[in-house]
Amino acid sequence: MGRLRMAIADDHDLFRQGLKSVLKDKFEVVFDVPNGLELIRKLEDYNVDIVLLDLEMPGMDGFETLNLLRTSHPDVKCLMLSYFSETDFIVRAIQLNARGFLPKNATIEQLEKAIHCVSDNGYYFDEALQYIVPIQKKSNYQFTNKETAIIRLACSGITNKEIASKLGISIKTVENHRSSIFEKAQIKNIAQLVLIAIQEGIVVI
Amino acid sequence: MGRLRMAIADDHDLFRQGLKSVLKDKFEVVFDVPNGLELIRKLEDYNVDIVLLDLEMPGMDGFETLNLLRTSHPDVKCLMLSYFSETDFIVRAIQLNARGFLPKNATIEQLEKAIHCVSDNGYYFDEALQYIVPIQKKSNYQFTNKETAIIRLACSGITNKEIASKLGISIKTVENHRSSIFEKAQIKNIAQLVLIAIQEGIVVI
DNA sequence: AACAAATTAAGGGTTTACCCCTATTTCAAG
DNA sequence: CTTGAAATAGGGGTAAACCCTTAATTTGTT
Repeated sequence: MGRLRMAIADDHDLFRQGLKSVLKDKFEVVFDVPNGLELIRKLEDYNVDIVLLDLEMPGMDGFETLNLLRTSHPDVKCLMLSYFSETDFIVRAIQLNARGFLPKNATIEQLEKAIHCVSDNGYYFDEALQYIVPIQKKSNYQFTNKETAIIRLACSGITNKEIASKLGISIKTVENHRSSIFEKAQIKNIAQLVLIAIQEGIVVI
Repeated sequence: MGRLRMAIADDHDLFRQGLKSVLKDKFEVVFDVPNGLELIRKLEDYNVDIVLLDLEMPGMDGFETLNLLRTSHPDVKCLMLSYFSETDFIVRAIQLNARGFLPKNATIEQLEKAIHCVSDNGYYFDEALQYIVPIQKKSNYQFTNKETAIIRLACSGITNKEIASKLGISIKTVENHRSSIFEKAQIKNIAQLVLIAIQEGIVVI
């Protein structure tokens, strides 16, 4: 198999160049860019396997970039780099489909390990965070597929009528599903549903 | 322009009195209180620009106080003081709309600098954290204080009737505010409002 | 003092959300 | 082959949300 094709997105020139020279022996660094916009633009022209993506960037930060990449290049695996290891950050990155998270004070060995983990279609997160990932998966509520679909649509702010037309079912059916949803989640209205859907990772913002 | 109007909330009498005497030459210390409850009560009667808020207080701590202030007095700028500089603390404080964070072993010069930074509608955080703050990007919408309060309550899932009763105003007034909110945000219903409120950092989950 | 913005409130209207209920079909698991 | 969950749909109702208009009062700023 050929060498892994990498891209680097980081606003700090020194760090980016250093990273590039460290990696160039073992991987093929296809390109490096100082921000998320450039990254997305270059991904149109170049094929890469893994992106090393800085979380803290001016303008469009790592989160925004991740979010856009989910739709524009869902096959590209993102390994996030950050000065901080705040749980919040990491959870958010996971929600946005990051494949790994590495603090910037990590060693070269850790970085290489992380890259290989991610490459094998897997994930790489800090040991201390291993237990977070399953938490994200198992929801506190067992919603059916239809219910989940309706939750997503309802949380986008469209009416039951529009949901019904979009799914090709009756308004009454939508209302029934929603009743089940509310009962399962023990809530009473859409505002609360949006909050829960976000917490459960059903809806990502 | 007149002198900055300050308030101090700290449970340690000595520290509070010392702070007051240090500040009284350059700022107008409107009042000082030993806890968060007293702070909120006094803010009903007095107008202040900046509150120096201790994080570690018995009963209602700085975080809780911050959270309540977001709804009751969102215009009051809070400069947090703490014995500890844990990143967790600072990030949480930022999420709760604190305008600055200062360890209690800071110098008078640093405090004055922090107060002036905060006063100029800005923020003051440790150098290491400067670049985190932009993540809390300033709101894309100019909501008034009342509007912000109503957004928070509406997003918690309570009805307009309940909001009205909680704020001691008419349902019609609440509806009017909501109309203005929807117009400003160019949205049509509560589901979208919850999403925007979270994105804008008005609501924290 | 004059003006703009914010806050307050109400009247009167339509639409949607939300909550009961019953009932059929489908489909997978025991 | 039966049992139960899921998905479908409707009837009928109340409460709430949402939208429009007008208007007085308060508040802050030139």
